[in-house]
Formats: sequence, C-alpha cells, structure tokens
Amino acid sequence: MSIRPATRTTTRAAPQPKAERTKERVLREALSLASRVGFTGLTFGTLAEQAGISKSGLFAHFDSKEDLQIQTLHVAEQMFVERVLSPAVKEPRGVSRLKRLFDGWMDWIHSGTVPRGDILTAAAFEFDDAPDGPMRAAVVEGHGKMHGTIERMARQSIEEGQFSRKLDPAQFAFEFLGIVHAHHHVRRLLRTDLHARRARAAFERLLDSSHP
Amino acid sequence: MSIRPATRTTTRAAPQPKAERTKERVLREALSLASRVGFTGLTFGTLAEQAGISKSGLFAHFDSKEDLQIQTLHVAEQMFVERVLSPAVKEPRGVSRLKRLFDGWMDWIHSGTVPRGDILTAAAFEFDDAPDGPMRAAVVEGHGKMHGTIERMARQSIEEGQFSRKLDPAQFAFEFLGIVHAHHHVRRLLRTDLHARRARAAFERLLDSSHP
DNA sequence: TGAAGAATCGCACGATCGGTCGTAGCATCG
DNA sequence: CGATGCTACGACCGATCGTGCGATTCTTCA
Repeated sequence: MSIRPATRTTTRAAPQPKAERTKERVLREALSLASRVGFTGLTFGTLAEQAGISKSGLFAHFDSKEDLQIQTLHVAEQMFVERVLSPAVKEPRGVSRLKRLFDGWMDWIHSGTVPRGDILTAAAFEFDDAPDGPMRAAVVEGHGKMHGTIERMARQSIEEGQFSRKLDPAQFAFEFLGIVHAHHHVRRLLRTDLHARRARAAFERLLDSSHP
Repeated sequence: MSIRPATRTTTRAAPQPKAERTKERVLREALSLASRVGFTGLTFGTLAEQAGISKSGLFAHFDSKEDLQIQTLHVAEQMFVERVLSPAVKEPRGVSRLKRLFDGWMDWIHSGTVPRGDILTAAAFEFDDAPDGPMRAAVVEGHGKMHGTIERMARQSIEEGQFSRKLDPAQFAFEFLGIVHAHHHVRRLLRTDLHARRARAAFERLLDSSHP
C-alpha cells in the first residue's frame, strides 16, 4: 500500500491523502475480487463497479491491468507474511517452526476473511503457463522465496538434530509445497474441505520420514 | 473420434466420411493448440486458422465452444488411456503396476509429441476454479476416475502383501496424484525438467512408507 | 449425370476486453 | 480565499470473443 507507483517520477510531491485512501479501498476490493475470479478475471470494469468508481478513474491509480494485478498480488503477499510467515518465525527454529508454518498455511487457506482461499497458490496456478511478463515474474519470485524459506527451515531442523543429516532440504521444500498445492487443487476442484486431513496426514508422514 | 455429435438426432444417416475426416484433423489441431494455450485459449478463430478452415465452418462439427472443449478433452483422455493406463494394467497387479503407472505418467508429461505436457492435469488446474458447467464436470469426473484407479491399485497391493494393511488406499491416491500435480506445476512455473527427479524421489518415499 | 443435401464460407451481430482523451470538480496549500 | 493541479468522470476506440444466418460449393448416390 505504501508502494509509490513508478510513474510518479516528477518532483516527488507530498503524499496526496485522498488518492491514497481511495487506492487502499480499491486494492481491498481488488483482493476480494481476485480471490473469487482470479487475477485474469480481475477486470477494470467489474472492479470499478465493485469499488464504486468509474473505470477510467481506476487509471489514475494503475497504469495498466498488469500494474493492477501486481499491486494486488503484493498486498496479498504482505497479508500472507503478516498472518502466516511472521507467526511461524516467532516459534523456535526447527520442527516446531515448520509445523507452525504448515498449520498457519492451512488456516490461511480456510480463513473466512478476505482473501478467501489461498490466493497466492491460486496465482501460481494461474500464471504457471502464462506467457512471460511482469506478473508471471512476480509469481515465480514469490514461489522461489517460499521455497527458500522452507528449505532454510529444514536445514535448521537438521542443525537442531531433529531431522536426519541425510535429508535433502530442497527435496523437503518440494514435498512441503507439493502437499499444500495438492490440497489447494483438490479443494477447489471438488469444492470440499474434506481433504484437509489428507494434507495433514501427508505432512505428518513427511515429518516422520525426515527424522533421524 | 468415433463419437457422433449429439445434434445428429435425425434418422441416423450413413456416415459422411468427408465430415469425419475433417473433424479428426480439426481435433488433432485442437489438441495441439490446447496443449499450448489451454482449453480456454482454444479459440474458434485461432483453431480455424491453424486447421485451415473457416471459423463458421467449425460450427458444422461443434455446437459451441464448450462442445469443442469437451470433445478435445475426450480425445486427450483416450490418448492417456492408450499411452499410460493400458500399458500399466498389463503389469501384474500390485506395486509393479503402480510403478509402471507412475513411470508412464512421467513419460507422458515429458513426451515430445502432441499433446505436449500433461494436458489433463493442465485442464484440471484450469477448471478447478471455473464456474459450474459441462467442461468442469468432465474434468471432475476424469479426476475421480483416476483417483479411483490408483486407490484400487493400492488396495490390490495390500492384498498382494506388498503394502501394509494399515495403509489407507484413498490417502495413498491423494498423495500419488499430489506428487504428479506438484511436479506438473513446478515444471510449468519454472520451465525446467529439473524437478522430475524430485517427483521420483517423493514417489519412492511414498512407496517406502507404504510397505508392511 | 443430375438432384438432394451436407459441408463450408463470408459476413455481421452484440458483448466485453484493455485502454485513451478531454474535461469538470474538488482537495490542497500558499 | 483563490489559484493550482490532482482526482475522477463519461464517451469512445479498436480488437477479440462466441455465435447466428444466408449463400455457396462440394459430395454423395440414385
């Protein structure tokens, strides 16, 4: 929200509070809309309608649809950090931190508040076969960061003696993300929460076979 | 290919070979196109261009875009059965059959021929958040069949004494499909084949922890 | 070969998309 | 308070989408 648009290259003026307030409101609506219809379905027309603003009025805040998508994605990432990552990092390093991350992620997926569902994983699914572009790059970068974070946590678990020294942290991260993504996918495809326990069981199995 | 369109409800006439030849060719092009741009990107305009036929000429074979998508999907499913499922079922029941299924699936994903990549998993990803409709229903049905098949193979592995009696076949199927889907996703997102070995390692780990 | 009917085409439609532009109103600040 | 310039608006554009329709060409078979 505090990101200044790249177009504001002229003598940086003092913040225009009015603009920032509307932009914040619009981005909130954009997040809600994108979590229902995806980032591709995040249309200027529908967003304008939902935010109670004119279509062309949106262009005062976003240079293009791509710009709108990326800014909305960043808001979502910020929320993910606040709600999932930060609480996890407060746990002591090692397995308990990994467990907290997984639990928090599950809660994030099933959260009743905006954004509904795991909008970041949804974005990754949506843009994995998209042509190159800033949005795809942003999604790939987010995935890389997440993979790195989990890998690091796995490595720390080895150092703490909770994971076997033979464990490959990158392999662990791949499987961790795989479980989350598989759950996300089945949940959306079958429109049921029944598979949360399957994901948990898979995670437990992953932890079991990682122990020394 | 042999599917007679539902519209042909009048006194079933003798087959019109010309139409069937064209339709077969068009469906081949549709499969190629859909594996590159997805089923949503499978457009009458671009398909017409690629197949060397006029846009309106396509409507002689397909009632609507949905009809086109579903028929293309069925062709892909048929190919999957021929190339992956049938060879696997030729193996003796039990673990070897499961291994053959997994290996065949991996080969199918990396196959250089049309369709490129796992178009069925791609369809599942594409329509998991789509509004209800015939195409989504077809995708869900395909997923259900696949899940059931793997579940059955896991159950047979238990009966053969190769899997532990405590194993939950449905959990096994969830994780099997999860590995394939995770691989598919990462492969598309990062545009690299490096993660095939990660998927294989995950599958080996799944088998290991399923043994009695 | 010629008639019947299927296969295909050209053309146009209404909707929706991302995006532009000129302008009016209003918030901000000297 | 009044000038400045940001914010928001309505109208509009060109492209593309799925689809309908009447005309035309080609296949098939008696």
